[in-house]
Amino acid sequence: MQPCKGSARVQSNQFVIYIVAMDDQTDQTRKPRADAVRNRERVLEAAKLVFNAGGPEASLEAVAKRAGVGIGTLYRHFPTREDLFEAVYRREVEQLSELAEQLKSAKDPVDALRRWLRSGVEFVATKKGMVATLALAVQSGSELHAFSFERLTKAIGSLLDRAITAGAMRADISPEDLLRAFFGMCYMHDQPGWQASVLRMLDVFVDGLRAQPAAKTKARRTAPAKAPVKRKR
Amino acid sequence: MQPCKGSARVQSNQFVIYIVAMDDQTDQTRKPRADAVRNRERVLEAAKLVFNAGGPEASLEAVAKRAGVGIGTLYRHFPTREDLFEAVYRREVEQLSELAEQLKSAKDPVDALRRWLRSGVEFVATKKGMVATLALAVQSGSELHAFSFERLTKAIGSLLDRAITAGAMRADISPEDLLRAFFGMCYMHDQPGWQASVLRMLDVFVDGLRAQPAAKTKARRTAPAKAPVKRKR
DNA sequence: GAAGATACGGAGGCACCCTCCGCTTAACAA
DNA sequence: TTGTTAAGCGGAGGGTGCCTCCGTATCTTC
Repeated sequence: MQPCKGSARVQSNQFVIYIVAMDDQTDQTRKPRADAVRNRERVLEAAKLVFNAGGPEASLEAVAKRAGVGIGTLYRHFPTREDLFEAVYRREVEQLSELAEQLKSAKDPVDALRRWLRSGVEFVATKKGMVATLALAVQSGSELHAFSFERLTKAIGSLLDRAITAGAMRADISPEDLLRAFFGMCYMHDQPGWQASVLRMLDVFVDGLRAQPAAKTKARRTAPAKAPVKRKR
Repeated sequence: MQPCKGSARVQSNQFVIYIVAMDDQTDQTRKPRADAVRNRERVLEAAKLVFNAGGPEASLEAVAKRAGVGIGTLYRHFPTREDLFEAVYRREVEQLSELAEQLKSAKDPVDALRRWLRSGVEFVATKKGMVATLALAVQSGSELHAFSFERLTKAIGSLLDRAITAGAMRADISPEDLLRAFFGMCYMHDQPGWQASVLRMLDVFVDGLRAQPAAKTKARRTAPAKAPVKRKR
């Protein structure tokens, strides 16, 4: 919303403001314009429709048109495509986050993780634009798009930690790693059978995450480096 | 190159019989123009540079400019961006394919698969545009871009089959599944530590692929559904 | 009701995609 | 060599999308 772009917002405090400058006073008290609030909501609504249907590449001008606002208005409220994604899918990210919270009470911690991942697949299946949020959370690094990244990392991290402390899962995988792998698998949606394929692959993956029973730990985890990899090329 | 596109061309001639015969004859013998051959090569060379550096999104007009040809010439030789990718990375795909062949003589079939996947990561790391080839092979379905898809599927399939028949790997995963998962993981490159992350995840994944020792086989592998061979396509 | 802050919209500049077509040029035959 | 002609060339041009900028309209406040 950013009602007052300048002024590093000192927050509702009359005294300091008065002292510092007149300018701040108006910034503090003036409430956001009604049309601005309305338009922002319209754009969000339109973006949800357009992104869910058309995926992350959808035209922003189409969004603006659908919302019945000018392209300039869209850009004022959401300066980048990413901002818009984050706003549109914030709720979904929160839902995933809450789901992780709930799953922490499940008996089997490994299965809890698996179920969380499966839910993630469903989200992506329903909302084609969701994958862009994942992409941004994962690809843009933690600084930008902090919200989604943090929430998702935390969600996956809590499930991971629980499984690790229970001794059910190997300890050398970070939540970020897992998030990236998950996102990567979801990314190749769009072919016919993608959903089933991803679910199969996730099962394989979760199986791989289980703590090795030491019986068949053969050559793995002896050397974290990559000794036997390349060969000439 | 398509040297004789038409040939339904009735044109210039007096007898019907003449048409067919003459037509075929000239089509057969006329050799491709030297400038066409030269330009095609130039475009390929430029595309390799541009794609390796700029990734799959790079501008085709930049490629044309770098090659010193008009944009029309580029499009004539490679009607779609995908065609260009395939031509540029054909050799790389072949190399990966051959590597799979070599790895079939390794002792441990599971490890062979792992090594192949790791080599794939290296290819992607070196050539940023390579990921586009993977994307096309995986995403566009088997009909188009048949070359890369077939080669890669075959390569991964042969390694997979060997491991499965050796009883070292679960049998309910298809080469296509695996290829997609692999590509997906590679797709999220571009952050700092992506390569290490992907290698870790691939290890996890391959571990998950190992045949379950029946001790902890919980709900998995209820329906193998597909013979150990590749099936379909 | 007036003033001033705030938001609106869309024109316009840029980049890229891809097609189309008049001109050029290489291959071949005579 | 020269003429013929298909094949190839290049780039203008039309389309789409991104994003910015600024004159105008509207809202809030007094």
